[in-house]
Amino acid sequence: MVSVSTEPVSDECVCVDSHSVAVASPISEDQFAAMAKALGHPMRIRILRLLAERQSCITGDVVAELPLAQSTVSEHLRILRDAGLIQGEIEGPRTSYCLNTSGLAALRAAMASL
Amino acid sequence: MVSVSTEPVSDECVCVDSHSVAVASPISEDQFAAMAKALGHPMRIRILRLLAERQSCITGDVVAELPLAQSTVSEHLRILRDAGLIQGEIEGPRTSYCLNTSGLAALRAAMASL
DNA sequence: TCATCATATCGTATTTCGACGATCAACGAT
DNA sequence: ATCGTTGATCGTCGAAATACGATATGATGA
Repeated sequence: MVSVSTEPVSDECVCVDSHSVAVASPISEDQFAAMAKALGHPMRIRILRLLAERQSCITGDVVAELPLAQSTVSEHLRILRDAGLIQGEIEGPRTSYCLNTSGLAALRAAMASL
Repeated sequence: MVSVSTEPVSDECVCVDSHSVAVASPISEDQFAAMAKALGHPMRIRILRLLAERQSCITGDVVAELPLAQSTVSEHLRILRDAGLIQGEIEGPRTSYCLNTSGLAALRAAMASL
């Protein structure tokens, strides 16, 4: 259980970068490793950069940009989503993906603690 | 080609954290992925934290801290070194490892660009 | 309703990872 | 010169990752 105190948050890491201002909740070593692992593939880096350039993409947009089969791209998107690096939202017959800014902030905060 | 102007660097990412101030040289997507992949294992995270706490460790110190065989730890250290996240220096019969601050800075810079 | 489009999932083959014990190489001390 | 210590490398095994085509799902439109 995580208790939520009524005091103002004073000891938490506040990350201020060019993209967002976020309070990153600390993550465990295993979560940190899982996120880094998800990041550890060139095609998944490209997917993240693509989502950073455009605000959001549907699966087909990502497939069109990468030299991979549709099923492979779908799997990479699942891995990124499971790791908390992106978010997927079903929009009718499509799925729209965008960066998960809080997940990315948590990862950056963990990186900074090394 | 990246032209190096004579103006003061104004568009480069300068990372200021509690550990260091560094201008990170940009890395390729493949290098980024390789570094993240190396980071993507809980035991390797623990090794990095260990090296962050102490200034440096010899292989045996790391072996003593982890529930792994000596050969396995040596392999993890090799992976981290190949990825540019740590540095190893041979000191007589031992090898002393420490964090590679420029590699870590480059990784943080790449993370920030997402 | 039926066909179509967009995605996710399944089954599978290949490759890579992670772990171990055993061995090899290098250095220091006796 | 030989021995013990330290750590890297080799060989091997099972597990996991990566890729693909084929198929299932589910919403939209004719």
